Amino acid sequence: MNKPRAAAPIPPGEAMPQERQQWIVQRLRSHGRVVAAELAAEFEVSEDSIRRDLRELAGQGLCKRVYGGALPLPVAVSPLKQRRVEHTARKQALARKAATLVRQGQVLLIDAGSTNAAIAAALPERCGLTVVTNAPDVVLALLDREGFEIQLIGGRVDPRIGGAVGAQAVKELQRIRADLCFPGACALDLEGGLWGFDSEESLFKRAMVEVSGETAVVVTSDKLGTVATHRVAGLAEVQHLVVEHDVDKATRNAYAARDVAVHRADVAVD
Amino acid sequence: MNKPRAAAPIPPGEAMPQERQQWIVQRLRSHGRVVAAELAAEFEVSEDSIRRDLRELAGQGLCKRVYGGALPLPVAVSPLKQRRVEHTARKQALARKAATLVRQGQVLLIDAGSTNAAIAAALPERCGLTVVTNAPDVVLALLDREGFEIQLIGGRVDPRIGGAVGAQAVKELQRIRADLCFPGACALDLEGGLWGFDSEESLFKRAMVEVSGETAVVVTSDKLGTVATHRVAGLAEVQHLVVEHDVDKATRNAYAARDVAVHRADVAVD
DNA sequence: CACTCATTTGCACGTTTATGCATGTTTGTA
DNA sequence: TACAAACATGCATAAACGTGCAAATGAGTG
Repeated sequence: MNKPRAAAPIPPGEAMPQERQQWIVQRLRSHGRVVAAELAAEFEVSEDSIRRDLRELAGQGLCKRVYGGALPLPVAVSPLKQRRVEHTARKQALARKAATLVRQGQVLLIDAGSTNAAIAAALPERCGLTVVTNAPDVVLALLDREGFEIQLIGGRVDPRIGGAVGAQAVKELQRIRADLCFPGACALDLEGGLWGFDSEESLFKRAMVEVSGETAVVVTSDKLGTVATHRVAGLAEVQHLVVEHDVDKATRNAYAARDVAVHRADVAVD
Repeated sequence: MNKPRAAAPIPPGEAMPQERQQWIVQRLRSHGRVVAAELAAEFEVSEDSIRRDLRELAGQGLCKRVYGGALPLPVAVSPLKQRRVEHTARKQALARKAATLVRQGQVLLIDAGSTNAAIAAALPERCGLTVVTNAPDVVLALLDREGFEIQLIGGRVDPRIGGAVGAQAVKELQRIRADLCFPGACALDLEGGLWGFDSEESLFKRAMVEVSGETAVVVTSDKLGTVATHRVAGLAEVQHLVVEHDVDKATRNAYAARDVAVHRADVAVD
């Protein structure tokens, strides 16, 4: 699989140590992770030097070292909306993996929800992406960044959901054709597929799936194997499943056996 | 590998120290880095001289010295993010005064902009208010609170404005009837009335005024008495004007003489 | 012209930094 | 539990660095 290669050009053959560290930080932002061996090859230095760089960057609080490379630290959030961000690190790890499903120039459909806001924040900049969403927090995650076409779906906003749902929102949605959609998952199981808690909400998610070429379900582990009240879509309509690192292989294989491409996120760092 | 040699001409063999430093700065901008050894070869001086130059430039804050050469120091932050945290205390004082214009059970129309987000945050809870807005940050300011009916206006989001504008947004807006609207003001003067910077933005504000029973203009002092490029509405269509505490009485009376109710905010406390 | 003063430059010296390799240890996975 | 990959650490080397000093240059002055 090719790297999207966002804004960052190719690192030059000869790079000064500090310059190299800048490149690493940039790559952390655009790719969500770095692998020591890859960096060593690209900069044409030994892995020892790369490790030294990562150690220094981690000391400055610019990344978190992990076995094999490094990950970006969870970005600081404003204290006002801190309540809404639980499990930030885990969701960012999920989001980074989900962002790798995206291709240049695609039209994305992103649902409301904190996990989906994290996905929006993890999307590569300047790739000609169009993001259609009913969620204000998804828009805000994109506003500070560059190179996105943003289309907002209007309608009555349900405060429990944090986005527009209802008849008007569905009607607006049906004028859209998207390449890939991320319907927020309330629950997911092998037999029933994707579920939602609320009637209006589920109808909106259902519409999302219908107007999208592909559907990617991104779930935290606590939602796997559970059911809810309103059915959204069967597994046959789901092409991608992004799960956390701690999901066991048996579960992953079970979904893979139903023709769902399972993507496993990296370990989360706090 | 050949040097791209972008805009900068070839450094001549004989160059005065200051001249040399200018070239170095130019090269920093175009190449993003300079290597001491390369510079020494091109200017045909010793690396010691180049190092002296770099030391001086770094002292003037024109570059950052690194082992092997120098790098340009990072500049600029996102203008929108910056705008959002400017003059918070003053805007809160304005917003509190603006919130006193609201009556129970009204339908409010709130534009995008940091001042308007502050107004939303200052609205009284549980008064049966309906808030219609095209701005995600206004919605977020209301989501954590209770007793609001929120209606989101969709459409293409302009990142500079931070809200939906354009034909679709205007069309959605025209299905609404509001009691009071708060169009974000880019400029306000006695003759021309209310102005906006952008064409699409101004058309949307214009539509806001047309579907609202009353219009309230809330402005920070720096926008008073100035004009912009696109006209939104004349003073005859503006019923309320909320200004900061430091606006002089003559100005307030001038607006009052044109049948605009002028409301003066309390002093801001930082 | 002789002299001074300021500036710039290159060189020699000792110091700091970056790097790769060898060592033994830790970590993730089967 | 076993094993390989990734890791930390110490060490040697080479490059880059800072500092002090002397030579060269040029402008101003008696």
